[in-house]
Amino acid sequence: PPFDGDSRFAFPDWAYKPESSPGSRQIQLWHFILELLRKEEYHDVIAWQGDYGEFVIKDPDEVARLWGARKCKPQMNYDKLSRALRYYYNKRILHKTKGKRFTYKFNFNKLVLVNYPFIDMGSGRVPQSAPPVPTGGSHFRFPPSTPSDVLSSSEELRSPGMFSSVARRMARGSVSDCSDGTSTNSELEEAVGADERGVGPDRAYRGLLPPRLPHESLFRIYPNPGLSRHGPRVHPDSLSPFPVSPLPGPGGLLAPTLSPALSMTPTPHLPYTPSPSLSSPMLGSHFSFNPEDMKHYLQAHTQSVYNYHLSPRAFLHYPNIIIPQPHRPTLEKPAAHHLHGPPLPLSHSLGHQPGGGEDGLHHPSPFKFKLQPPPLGRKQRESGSLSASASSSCSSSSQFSSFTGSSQAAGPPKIKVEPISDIESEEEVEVTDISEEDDLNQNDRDDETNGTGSSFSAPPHPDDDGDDDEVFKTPATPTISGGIGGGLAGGLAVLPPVLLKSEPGQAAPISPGGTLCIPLKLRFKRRWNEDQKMEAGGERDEAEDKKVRAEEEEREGRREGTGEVANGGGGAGGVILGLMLPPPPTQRRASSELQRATAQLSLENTGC
DNA sequence: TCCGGAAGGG
DNA sequence: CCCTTCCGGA
Repeated sequence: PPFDGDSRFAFPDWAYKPESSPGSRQIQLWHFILELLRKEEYHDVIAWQGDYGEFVIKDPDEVARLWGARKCKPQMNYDKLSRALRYYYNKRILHKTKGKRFTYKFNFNKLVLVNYPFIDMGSGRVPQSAPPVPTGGSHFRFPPSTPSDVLSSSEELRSPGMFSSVARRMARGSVSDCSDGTSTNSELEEAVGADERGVGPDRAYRGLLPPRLPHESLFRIYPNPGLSRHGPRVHPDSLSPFPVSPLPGPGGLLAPTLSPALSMTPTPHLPYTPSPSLSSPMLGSHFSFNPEDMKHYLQAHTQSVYNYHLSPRAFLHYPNIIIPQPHRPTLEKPAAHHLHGPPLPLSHSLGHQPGGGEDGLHHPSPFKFKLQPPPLGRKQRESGSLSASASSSCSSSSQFSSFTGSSQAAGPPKIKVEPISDIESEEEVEVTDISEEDDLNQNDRDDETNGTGSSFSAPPHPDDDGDDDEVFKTPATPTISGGIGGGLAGGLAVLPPVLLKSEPGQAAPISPGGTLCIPLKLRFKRRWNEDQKMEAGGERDEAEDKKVRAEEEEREGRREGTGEVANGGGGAGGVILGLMLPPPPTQRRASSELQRATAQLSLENTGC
């Protein structure tokens, strides 16, 4: 068993694929890192270590060299590379593991959970794809008769909505500079993971699926949760950045057992950070999810709907799934009223950890807050260093970028921040952000509760591994729906945020499913945030908060007057959204093209 | 070592 | 946007 490299640190394919990033064709560092991490040959250079998602750069110089080679930047060094890594802090893609040299940690919890709440690394024979958020029209089938395989094209993986900025970024990988979309071999899609396990037998399955239910091919539901994981044994040494998912509480109809993975400790000697919604990391880079996870997710989603008046349309049809009533009974109208099944105590969605799941780690939460001095004037450095960057013509073209990058024009920006999110912002969203720290139960700021104009975020889950909270995004594309299955051409047809928000105190629009969308979103959000603050001990990182707020403001300001609509954030935003929705048949070609164009992601620097 | 501002490039 | 380059500071 072994330590067979490749499968050990398998990541979901979407993590490597850049399809959703038409705008940025350049390979991104985190992406590159991920790749190095997955390659056995680089284990002496960089490797997973410690907590999930935590990795150590064993040979900084080498990593830098590789990165430099990849980017055709011969002058690259660890100092520079690390600077780039530090930029990820704000983006929440990474954070530093303090005290450990050259050690960083991916925010996979968030990244994964946000997008694919029930992803499971559990068995190698599962689809790597992420479960998309079931949409109104499609029914969820439990279980599928056949294990479906991966859908490599993330367009198909993208779940409508449920994107946080980070997630978006995360998903927005990039392609190799030097080798890009010229490839026509669609098989290359798996190129990245080519070195790995079987993409399996069931690949063909995809083709059998009715076009209208692309999701199904994405899902692999455990026919028999609990057994499935016993097959492929995992080597103790296995590491995966993905946390396990302890689904608390007695399950619903379909969640009879806890995932065996829960008891697994990939790295016995190392700290283990379990997280809900994710199951056993292991072998494979395949994803799957089981009913428990589904339930978990649905609960969360429900909660979201409940708290933020999201469109519950996604809940319309989930046979056999019991969606627990969300907490906060104070709310008059349960958004989930239309759901089957009796309400279950949502022990984990909100409030505290049930203590049940073995992830009942309750870190004492030694919050550390860094207070930053108010941004004063900026120092002006006038040394005109003319560094001739090593020329390179590696990069490819980006035919998509339609950005009108006019971020900060006139007016002295008060605080300059690496924006965490892009496009749109929620009105005065009270951000609750706590700087990330390992072993903390932190509440992330609700990173962009706005997504592509149609997403909302839900409260974080305290039952998380304490490293991150999840932010579930749900599609709020109410009006379009109806039979929009493939209606949204590539998802480009998006409703402007406006349509998604109802006036306070006003009855919300009725979604196709006949569900009400309650307004007051913000109010509850604030409420939530407050709760979070309380939980966090009332403390929070002011500086961070400020920054975040500044960002929000900035975005706000930017948006104002631009008449920006959903797609206004730039081509990327729109496209991403498009990818998030199951592509209608007619969009397939484009998708696959994009897919092809972005499939290959090699470490090799083919053209410098 | 690590951090993050500033400026610039593509 | 996503770094790359530089750099002062902790």
